[in-house]
Amino acid sequence: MCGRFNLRTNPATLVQLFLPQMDVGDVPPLPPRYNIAPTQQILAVTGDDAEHRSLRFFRWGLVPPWADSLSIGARMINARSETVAEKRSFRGPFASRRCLIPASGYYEWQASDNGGKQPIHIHRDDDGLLAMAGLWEENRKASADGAPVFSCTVLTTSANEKTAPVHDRMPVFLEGAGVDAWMDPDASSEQLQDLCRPLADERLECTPVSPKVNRAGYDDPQCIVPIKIATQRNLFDT
DNA sequence: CCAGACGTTGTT
DNA sequence: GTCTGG
DNA sequence: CCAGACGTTGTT
DNA sequence: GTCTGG
Repeated sequence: MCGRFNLRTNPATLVQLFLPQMDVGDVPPLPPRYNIAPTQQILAVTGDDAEHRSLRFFRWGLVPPWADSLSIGARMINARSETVAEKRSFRGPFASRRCLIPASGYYEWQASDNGGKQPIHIHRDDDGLLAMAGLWEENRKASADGAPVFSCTVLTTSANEKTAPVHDRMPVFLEGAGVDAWMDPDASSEQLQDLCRPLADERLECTPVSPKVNRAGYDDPQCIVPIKIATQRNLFDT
């Protein structure tokens, strides 16, 4: 799944990959984020085609139009791609409110024998920018001040060979022609479903990182620094 | 008809 | 809002 | 996803 | 244990 991620890029890269018609100067500065958590405002790319894209903030955790509390969104941070066309809260957004959520990497917590959890940073082998498949929604009942709330969710699919040892689910990542295909308003449900496959095995690397990343408020470069793991074996060997 | 859910993950 | 369960 | 709270009354 | 907040 995807319950925490990072975004370490600059406006030029973002524009080059996902917003070709946008002037780099019109993109706000992008301070690097190392620990992005649910309920926070996250950047997403919307717009039907490459000529009409925009970059907007959404609350992470989809809040359906009927919800009268933002807390509903905390349990809607992901949507299973296999069932997204049928689920009541997701099928509307799936049909007409798809988006791209840029990410440089995401985190999984690998369960260990002793009951502990080791955080793993999963990122491209070249550390390049990724695009997660997302859906967005608008709600006019949930905010305290009555202002409309725009929120989003990240689609998931089965893990690939690289990530399966860590966790059995992963975000849907779009690449190449899949990016425009995902954003095409005329795409059929079947075509969209076809895009929701695990990323090619060779693209991703899994790197153990410090449990400092556990704390959502710890937004620091330390979150992605690789660490050595003291395994059962090397504890006895040394 | 009305009431109640509407979601995913991991764990038991 | 819309669907499922009773 | 993980961390941290989880409650009310009366008094200051 | 379960929910809320980040």
